[in-house]
Amino acid sequence: MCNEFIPVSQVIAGRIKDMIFLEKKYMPNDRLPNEYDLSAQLGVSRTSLREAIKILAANGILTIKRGSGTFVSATTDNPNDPFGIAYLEDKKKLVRHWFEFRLILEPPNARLAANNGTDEEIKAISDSAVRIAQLIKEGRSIVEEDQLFHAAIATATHNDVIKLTMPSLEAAVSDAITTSTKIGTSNRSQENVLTYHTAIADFISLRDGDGAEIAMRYHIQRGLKDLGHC
Amino acid sequence: MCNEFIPVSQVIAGRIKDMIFLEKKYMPNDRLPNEYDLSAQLGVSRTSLREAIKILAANGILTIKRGSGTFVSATTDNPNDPFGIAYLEDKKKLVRHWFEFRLILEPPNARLAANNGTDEEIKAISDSAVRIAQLIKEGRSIVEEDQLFHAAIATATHNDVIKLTMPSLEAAVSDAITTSTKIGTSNRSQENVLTYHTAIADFISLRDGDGAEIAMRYHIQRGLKDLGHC
DNA sequence: TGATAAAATTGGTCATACAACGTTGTTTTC
DNA sequence: GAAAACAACGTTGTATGACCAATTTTATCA
Repeated sequence: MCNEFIPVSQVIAGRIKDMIFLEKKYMPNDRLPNEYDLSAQLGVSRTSLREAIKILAANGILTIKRGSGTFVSATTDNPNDPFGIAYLEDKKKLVRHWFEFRLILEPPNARLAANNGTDEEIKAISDSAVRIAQLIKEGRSIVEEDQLFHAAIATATHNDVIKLTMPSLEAAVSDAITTSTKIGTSNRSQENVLTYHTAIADFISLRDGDGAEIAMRYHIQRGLKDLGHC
Repeated sequence: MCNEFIPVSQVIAGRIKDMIFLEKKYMPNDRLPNEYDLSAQLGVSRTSLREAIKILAANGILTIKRGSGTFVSATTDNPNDPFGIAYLEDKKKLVRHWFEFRLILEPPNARLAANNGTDEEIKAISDSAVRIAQLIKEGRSIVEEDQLFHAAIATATHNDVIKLTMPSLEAAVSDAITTSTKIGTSNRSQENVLTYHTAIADFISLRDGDGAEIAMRYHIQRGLKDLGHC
């Protein structure tokens, strides 16, 4: 059955979205017709049109300026791709940038984890390091567990922004990572992970912020080298 | 001056969001009062309330069922809030974490900008610093231009992950920033911005990575301190 | 020519009425 | 007595008209 009911406001929101992204009738920074004209043109009441506009404004597609008009936003960001990474073509470059970004952020993270983490959270980090060692011994993939290892550190920082950012970013870049590291799952990087993960986990367990920061820096620098881009 | 106009629909949307995530007055899957009662309770017209509801529904926070009622969404997956920050209770804590995060990331950013930025990009940074000084002189809000300043630096790093992360994160946290603290209204933080922005821009223009990094560190540390005074 | 004021334009809010849909309770029917 | 059909009620959806507030444009005057 096609019993699905779709409110006019939602239909109109879709129509306007199509006019912007499909028909390209209105380009970024263009001004839409005023609400009276546009509602008449679309054959709906001004009330319904306004609700549609509110929906699109909430999605960042439209920008409302009182007394001036309603405009197509300059930055048309996709809700499903908050970082806009889908539009980046050079994936190898993206992965390099991703490691550079982590090289800045993760060593201080390790220090924060050593300083702020609870005993439980730090135990989770150590456990993850042990599991990774086991996976390497079995010759299995460590990609998932490696992400969990770094996520556990992010949690132990007790900083909500870090905790929420890293996994989200990782998910956004994961496509680029997997496609570009298909070649590079060499023994060397396995060795890198095995060595430094245990070292990082130990330093954090000992509450040694300096050691954890340095170990993490070397770990990521090593990962950057293994990519073969440097 | 606080000449900024905020539509009632937007204010009401914030109020309802607070009732859900802060006061926990309505839990997931709970039904809100009907539009007549709720609009009377909030002291606004039903039209404005409906527009607020449309905004929240577009953000995935509310689910509307015609003939039945309006409910708090069960799904924890908010398309418009990829970081799930809306669920954090303590907004002040979030802002502090946001500054701590920037304290880690932005000083190296300033260094990268000094090293990698093109002359054009660096000129954009200087221009933004000049515009901010002008805005302060005129007593106007610098929030937008301040974001542009930091975005210009992120662009000059020539690191796509940084460039795409910072504005997106800033947008996600902006609600917490604006609601919990009035950044940019106190004279002390204005002074802070005026002093350090020009210093940072100058260091970057001189290609002095060390200076830029240190100036940025002091700038953000100062911002962190100013949070306690507002 | 430039500044000032009036007018037009445009989004914001409100009040009211009715329509469409879902739920719930009642009645009818077997 | 149980199931189906019906009716009443509550809720969201849509429409209309009026007026308010901010902005831009135009007209006016010195």
